[in-house]
Amino acid sequence: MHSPEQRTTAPTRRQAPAVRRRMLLDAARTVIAERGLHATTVRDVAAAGEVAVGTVTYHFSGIAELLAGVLESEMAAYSAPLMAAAEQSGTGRDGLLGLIDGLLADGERATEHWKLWLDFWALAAHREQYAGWQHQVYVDLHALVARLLVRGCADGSLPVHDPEQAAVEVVALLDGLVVQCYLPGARLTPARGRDLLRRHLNRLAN
Amino acid sequence: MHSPEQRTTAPTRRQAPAVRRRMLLDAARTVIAERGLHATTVRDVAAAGEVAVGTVTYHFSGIAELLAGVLESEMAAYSAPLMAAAEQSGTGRDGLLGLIDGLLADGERATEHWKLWLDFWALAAHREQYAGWQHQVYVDLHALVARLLVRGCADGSLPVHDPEQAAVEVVALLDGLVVQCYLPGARLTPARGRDLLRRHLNRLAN
Amino acid sequence: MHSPEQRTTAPTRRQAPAVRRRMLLDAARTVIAERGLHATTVRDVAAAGEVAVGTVTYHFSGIAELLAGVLESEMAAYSAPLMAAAEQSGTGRDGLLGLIDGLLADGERATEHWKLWLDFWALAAHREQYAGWQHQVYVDLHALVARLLVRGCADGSLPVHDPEQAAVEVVALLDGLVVQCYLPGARLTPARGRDLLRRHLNRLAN
Amino acid sequence: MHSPEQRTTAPTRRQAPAVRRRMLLDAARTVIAERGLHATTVRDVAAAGEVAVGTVTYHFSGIAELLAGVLESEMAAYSAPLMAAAEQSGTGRDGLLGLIDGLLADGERATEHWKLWLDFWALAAHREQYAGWQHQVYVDLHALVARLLVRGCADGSLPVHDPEQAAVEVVALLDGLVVQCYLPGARLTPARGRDLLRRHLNRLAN
DNA sequence: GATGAATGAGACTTCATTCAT
DNA sequence: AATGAATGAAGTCTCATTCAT
Repeated sequence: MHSPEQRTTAPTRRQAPAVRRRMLLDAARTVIAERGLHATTVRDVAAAGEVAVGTVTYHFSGIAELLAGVLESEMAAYSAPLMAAAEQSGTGRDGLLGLIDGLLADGERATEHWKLWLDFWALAAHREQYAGWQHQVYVDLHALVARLLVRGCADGSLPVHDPEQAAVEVVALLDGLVVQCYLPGARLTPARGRDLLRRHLNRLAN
Repeated sequence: MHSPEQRTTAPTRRQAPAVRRRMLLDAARTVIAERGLHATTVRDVAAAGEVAVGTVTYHFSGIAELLAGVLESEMAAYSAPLMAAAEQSGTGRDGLLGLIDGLLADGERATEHWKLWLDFWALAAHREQYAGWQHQVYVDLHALVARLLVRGCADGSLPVHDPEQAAVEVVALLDGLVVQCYLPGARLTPARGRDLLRRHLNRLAN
Repeated sequence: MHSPEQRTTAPTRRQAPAVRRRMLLDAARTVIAERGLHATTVRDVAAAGEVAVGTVTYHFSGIAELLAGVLESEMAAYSAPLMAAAEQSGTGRDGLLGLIDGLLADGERATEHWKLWLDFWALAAHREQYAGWQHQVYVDLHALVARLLVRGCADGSLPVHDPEQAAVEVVALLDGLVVQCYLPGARLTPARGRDLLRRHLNRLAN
Repeated sequence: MHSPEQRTTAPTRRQAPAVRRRMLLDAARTVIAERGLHATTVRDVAAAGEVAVGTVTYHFSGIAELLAGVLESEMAAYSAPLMAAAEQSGTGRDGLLGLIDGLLADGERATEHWKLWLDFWALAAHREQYAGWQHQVYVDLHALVARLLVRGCADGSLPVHDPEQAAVEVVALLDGLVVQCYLPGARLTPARGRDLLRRHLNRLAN
């Protein structure tokens, strides 16, 4: 016997909009990480968040806003703290190593993050609106790495020859290692990835 | 027991199935590169191929087979020749340089290839069936690069310390540079990417 | 990632799922009786039920569930009460006569029922899943008739020689008369059918 | 790898239209008996007949003519000879017994026949065009049985009271037994069915 | 006579969105 | 704030039919 709605319970406890939004973003994040951006439906999110569909569309203007919100909050929650910490590190080398350790972390959290990011990459490749935003993220990361390298030169912790070019390489290697560490059929552990990146840094700082 | 029907437009010139399949795969490739894998519909492909919707489903069992066919044929058309050429090169160094030049080529063709590949990445991250296939492609590429490095050691053209580890790095750098060279908001020209990779090779072969 | 959309007509009055399901099952029953099981489409049912197509698929997982639901509810509404009444009748003879009168009733209702049943027969002849169910209905009917005959022997109202065999005959005659009473080009009125069956019973109880 | 057509062989041996039609009707009969009237497609028939789809529509104006042709030829091949033989039998009783034995025969052939017939019943219940034809078949059968009974009265082999009414009963019982002998979940062997019908005849001729 | 690629109407199904409750 | 029944556009797929070869 088919039943239109799974939930037959009374309305969920009333929440302040900000709270409910946060809850739904988290629910959506889980669904996206599992099923992918394109396979995520409003109903999936509602089910994961244990609310009715109407509640999702009440708090978000549409699915686009919801998905974008997930991406935005993911960046804020994952990358931003790491970047802030790197910025405030003692030496350029410490900052860079911390950044690497944070980005290539162990655990499910990191895997989900990078799957999300991958979906976003693919989306940005075809949608103007996301491309600009993604570009900005890259520019920021690159600038940070370059800054850390310059600092590493200055404080002697990472005496590289050409910080600007080294930054390009570091970021590229980082992206490439993400693919090999977190995507299905991964051939590298994050630990191995961090190690490789550290060696690369040492090689740069001959 | 279906209702009859009448033709309203003249059918397109008849083609052998193999030919029509090829034409439709090309049409689909164009659509995917432009709109993305998930935004590609049977109708889009039919329009791009200048045939009726029914013609697409006549030649392909469904949209899944069509999309998989595009991926498959893209690999065969883009990567396979490059890999074969690398395999038959004079020295390990030549093979690797040729591979790099081919993969990080200039032109729209390369951009479309990598956009396709990126969509495929994202798909594989969530779909078991594609993940295995993608894994194989990676294993093959890695094995080839490793083989070329070993050969480069043997013939003295690329005397690296640890070919296996170097292969991991080269592939990672390659992937990371692809992101920066071909994806929207590209910050690197392919020429710059090739140059960086060549320098990296030289650095490995100290 | 789907495109938005706008409503063009006002939605039908909201109904509880159980109510709407019932309404749609009734609508579907009408359509099937008229056009046949195989010629019944979701659109037809939606139109008959005065709702949008989406409403049908909202309440039923698909057309298969809808059609099966019609059959199920038809059995529950038509046969079940008759069989229950027969079971509780005073004598075996009364029970059997009541069953006959109910099954070979006058009126459009009975005609629709048997047309539905005929479609179901034909379906069951080719589909495993329905065959088992139909078999059960037959086993139940046969068991009931046999029980009534045994009771008729015991209470003297229907002294038949071999109740088990007589049951087979009664059920067969019933089916055969249904064909002649209700199917197109009917050569018998239900009244005539009932009469024939009653005579047969009398002959059995010589 | 999907292939539009299974057959890749050279064209089938050229056949005279009448021959090819016959071959295709037989092929269609097999398919219908297996899958059912509504689930039978032109492609199925073409495959079963080992010809291309175009060949089917070349010899038949459409699927409707094909299906009708199967029904028609089935009647001619199955019922007609039995009815003719009954007509020419020595006594009324012999004719009727022969008819019963022929219609409730053992073997796959009879099962297929009655499944076909059942599909036809169901179709006729909803389509005017088939209803008339089916009616005729019934009228013919009834007339034959009545004639045999009258003959049986005259020659003393089957002294029934009311031949006309007895004919109705015999035909009804025949139909009802078909259901129980040949349809899925059959509860009776054809032998048992014949036996029951013979007993009924004896009972009529008290 | 035989073929089979091409066609497009129409069926089923999914799903973002609306809005009365 | 929360609900969920209702909607219909749009997608995939099936299949009888046509007709150039």
